[in-house]
Amino acid sequence: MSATRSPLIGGPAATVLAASIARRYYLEGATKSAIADEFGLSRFKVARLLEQARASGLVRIELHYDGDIDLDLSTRLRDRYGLRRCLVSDSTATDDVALRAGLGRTAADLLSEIVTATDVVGLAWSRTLLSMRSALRSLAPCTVVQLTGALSRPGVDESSIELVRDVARIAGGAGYWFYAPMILSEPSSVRSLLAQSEVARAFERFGALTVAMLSIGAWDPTQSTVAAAIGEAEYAELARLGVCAEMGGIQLDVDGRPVRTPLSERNVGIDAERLRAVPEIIVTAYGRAKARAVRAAIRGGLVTSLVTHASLAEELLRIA
Amino acid sequence: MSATRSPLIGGPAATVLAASIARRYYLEGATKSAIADEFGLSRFKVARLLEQARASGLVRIELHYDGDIDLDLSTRLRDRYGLRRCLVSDSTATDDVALRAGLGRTAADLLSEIVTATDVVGLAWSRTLLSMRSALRSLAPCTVVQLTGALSRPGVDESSIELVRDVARIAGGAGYWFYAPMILSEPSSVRSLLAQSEVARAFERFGALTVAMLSIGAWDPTQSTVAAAIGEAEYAELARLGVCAEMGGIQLDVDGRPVRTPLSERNVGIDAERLRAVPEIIVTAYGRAKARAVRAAIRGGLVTSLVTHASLAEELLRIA
DNA sequence: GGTTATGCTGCTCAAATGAGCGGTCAACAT
DNA sequence: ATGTTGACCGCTCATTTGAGCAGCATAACC
Repeated sequence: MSATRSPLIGGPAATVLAASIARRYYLEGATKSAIADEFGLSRFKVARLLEQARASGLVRIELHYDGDIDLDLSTRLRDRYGLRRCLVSDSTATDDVALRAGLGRTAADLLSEIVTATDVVGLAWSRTLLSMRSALRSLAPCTVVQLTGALSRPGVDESSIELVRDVARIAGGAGYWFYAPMILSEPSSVRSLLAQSEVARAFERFGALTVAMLSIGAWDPTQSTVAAAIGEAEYAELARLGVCAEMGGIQLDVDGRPVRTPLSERNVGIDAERLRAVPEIIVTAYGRAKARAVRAAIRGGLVTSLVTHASLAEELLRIA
Repeated sequence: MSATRSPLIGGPAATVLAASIARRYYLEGATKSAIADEFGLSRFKVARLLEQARASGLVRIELHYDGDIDLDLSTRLRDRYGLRRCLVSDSTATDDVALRAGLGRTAADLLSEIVTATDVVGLAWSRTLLSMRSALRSLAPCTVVQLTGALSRPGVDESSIELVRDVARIAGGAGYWFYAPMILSEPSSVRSLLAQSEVARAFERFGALTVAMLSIGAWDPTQSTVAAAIGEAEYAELARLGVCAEMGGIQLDVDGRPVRTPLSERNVGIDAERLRAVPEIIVTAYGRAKARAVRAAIRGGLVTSLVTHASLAEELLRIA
């Protein structure tokens, strides 16, 4: 009963006829009416033969793409989470450096693609964005703004602090950057830092941002760069308060709501409210373990476009 | 400058968008308008993206067929020679028995496909048609008529004479057959044979034929079954008169015109005029060497459908 | 032998589609 | 500044296409 895949439709002559018509229609772009005239058939007959040709598998339409993006995962993830855009690298690398390099390249391509000269682009500090900078070849002459202080650790290249300056140079537009750590020891230090002209000039631009680019971290002491900066005790305390994810110095609970903590007072960077107001928020994340953190950020409305890799994407679909 | 095969159209985001749209359109059958609404685009934009997707190779449409018919050769040969139908078996067999078996199967499928109960089917004598009979599984209850006498040789199965009777049995329709050789030694013998009721009853049907099935032979003493029947001397004499092909006892020159010869008077079978009047003339031929003979028969209007194999088809295209 | 299914064919009409046109915007050269 | 150019976008209108329907033939079944 079920004709699963029987290429021979009715007989050899019918098959040859169907193939000829399919060639004229699909490959040579002839209209059905023209084909009907050529073969002495009604255009309805032609339409039916074409339907049969597709149903029988004689005409095969497939999406073929051999870049480094998994189109299927990208689409499914985008639709499942209601994102505007989603780019899933099909990298199977397991080491963080290679993953960051892949995501950085994809993020760079995305930025080049969507940014115009009228955009104001904000960049948080993250090692993935440092990879992005390395892969960035050209960018419309937009304005580039630093969103957060830096989280340097011993062993990280000193020049990494130059992220915003370098991107602004590549773009050929104005850049607003400053030299400051992301986390200070005292709230008062933050206040005095914000009084500095360099920092203040950057912060003043936050309201004008049209694109923001950040990375997501899980609130997991073995994974986080932040944990190293604040110490395990405070880190664990925040986890008890429900912190699940971290993004540009903002702590989020499992539903993406920003968690106000003592740490918030010592953080140098954009706040959740002003970030959420940015029309296009591009977020990178890698590592299957960050799935819940990413889901939290999306729930909180802090992600419009996601750049990630296959295994994390699959985990996100699993827990969606 | 020349983007030969760059799947990445404008950037990763554009590629994902194009892929999503292509999937909705080509794979899920959504209309362009519906897609435009879903993605917040105009339907023109959708149309352009789909065009780009096809041009860039992201959407690939191919005709895939894994039967034993070469669809491409079939179509090209049909179009080049203006045939109604053409079936080219992709058999690469070199021995005649295997070639005949393949063509016989294809011819049987074709006959089953196109014959209805109202048809009157004429069958000439040929070893390919004997293979056809062996492969024939079912046939509408048509009338079957013998078109020619038989050309038996020592070593050929005696039961081969039963061709028309067997096909009529498979069809479950009326059959008009007779036992007679194709070539007699004297014209007078032909006249007395035609007076026989069995033979006369078959010949009376020739005007009602709707389908005729024959095979083509080259006029080449090393190839022809006829040569064995009439002797090399007369055979060579006819070659000097311009005979190039043979088909159901009819000799044709290089342009397919019937050549009247002394042999014509001694031949038992349908004549060229009445054969040409048959609306559907299915012809089988195998062996690259018969290309010119086949071309002659087509030129003479004595072929509406051709059943052959790849190497002969290629040769026919070469000399077309 | 009549009568009901069944399938195939081509028609109508509304929806979908493609070609071409003018409008808008940005970049660039006067 | 200002005109020019080119690219992009969405509209209109003629054409193409698809869904459903009636006619007709054949097949199947009392």
